[in-house]
Amino acid sequence: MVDELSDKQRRIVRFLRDFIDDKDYPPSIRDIQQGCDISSTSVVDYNLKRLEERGYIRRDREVSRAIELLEPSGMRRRRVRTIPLMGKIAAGSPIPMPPDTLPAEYEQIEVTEEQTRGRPGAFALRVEGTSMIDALINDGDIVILEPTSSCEDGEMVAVWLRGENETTLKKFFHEGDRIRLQPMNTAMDPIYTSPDNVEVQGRVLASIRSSW
Amino acid sequence: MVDELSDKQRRIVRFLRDFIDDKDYPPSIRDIQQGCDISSTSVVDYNLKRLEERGYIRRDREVSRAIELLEPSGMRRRRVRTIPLMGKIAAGSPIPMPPDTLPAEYEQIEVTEEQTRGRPGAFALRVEGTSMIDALINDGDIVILEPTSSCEDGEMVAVWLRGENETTLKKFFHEGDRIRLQPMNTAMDPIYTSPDNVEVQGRVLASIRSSW
DNA sequence: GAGCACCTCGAACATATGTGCCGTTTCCTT
DNA sequence: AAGGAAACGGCACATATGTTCGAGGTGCTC
Repeated sequence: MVDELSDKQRRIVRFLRDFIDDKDYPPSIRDIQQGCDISSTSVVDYNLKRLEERGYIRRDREVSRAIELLEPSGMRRRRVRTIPLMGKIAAGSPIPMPPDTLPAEYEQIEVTEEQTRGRPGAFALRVEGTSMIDALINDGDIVILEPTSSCEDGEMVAVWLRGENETTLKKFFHEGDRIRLQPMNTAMDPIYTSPDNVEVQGRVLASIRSSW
Repeated sequence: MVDELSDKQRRIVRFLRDFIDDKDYPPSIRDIQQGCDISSTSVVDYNLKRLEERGYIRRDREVSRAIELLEPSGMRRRRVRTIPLMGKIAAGSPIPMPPDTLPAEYEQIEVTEEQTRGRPGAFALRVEGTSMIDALINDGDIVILEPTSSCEDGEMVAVWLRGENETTLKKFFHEGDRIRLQPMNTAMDPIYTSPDNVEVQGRVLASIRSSW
């Protein structure tokens, strides 16, 4: 009784998930009523209140369809963020940085807050090539970055090489008065260049496997 | 004019994204009106119609808050599915299979349809150990599987070893009258066992990097 | 059986919310 | 400057939708 849901409540939770997955917006109480074969809206309301008490959902009162599906106890549903997929890296063109970002200009992908680490302005790039294979990032995968123009030694960053006019994903090291850009692929050699030639564009926060 | 959005429309798209990210349900027309400093609901409606014409959103008529955010042209927003994270693999207990799955019993994670490959019943497991490191799957990562009780040689599957009473993630091969379970880690040796001892539980569809 | 917690009904109500109408303004073309 | 399409404003209307409430069940304990 403490943490058991009634059969009806299970059905509601399942219906909520399916409905939201399908339509991208939550159902109204009457949608639930029909979808779960419930006789009265007040019964739906009653059970929604129980579900809210137990932390399965969250509702905004007086607002239609304002049902947010959570998960019980500590296992909170992961918050999803939408960030722009701003192009490819290791391609020959610099990445336009967030200040220039226009909404709806890029494909948007959804990632968990865990992946963006809550950083504002996070964006994504699709990786071309296998230079990061030792970091478990393969050709076609997506990396999530936060915009930055500076970084510490050893951080994995996207840098624009002015001279070569290309953007690349490497580990960054100061080496005397030069910069060493280290691929995470033992089969590849590091790039040595001068600080003038490199412009740090973003720090890698996470990666998403999409190649398979 | 063919594909340019007005400033107001950009603001609306951005507002939609922010609102949905924040609340998990879409805004009403009047929410948009306020959030974007628009003078009249009909102006919002007007611009939503333009956005719908251009494929930025999809609306269900007469239904409140029924705005679904798409992406322009070919770059359709990825559909998100919610699947249960049913435990850890390489842990000592078998995985309860989907028939037993009760809604709201497990943590749910959101993945793209691309990752589930549209397979029904897909579920997720958290990987423990580095036996799949050569497949770019590390300790702590999540794998997405489809339930199955049989598989082809060379497929990556979750198998339950009856004798050992444990579940493990391996590549599967028939080898004469025995089964070879091959870790994707050159430092580890394959397991040879009899067909009686293995029960295939799921085929790996994709993986999610979550360790970092 | 009384008491009580939990659940169900059905209907009415209040308001949240999408839509239509029509005149006005803005902006561009000729 | 004239004309027209595109965009805006304001308002009222219809309905979609959450909420309430009293009455009625059910199942349990004492």
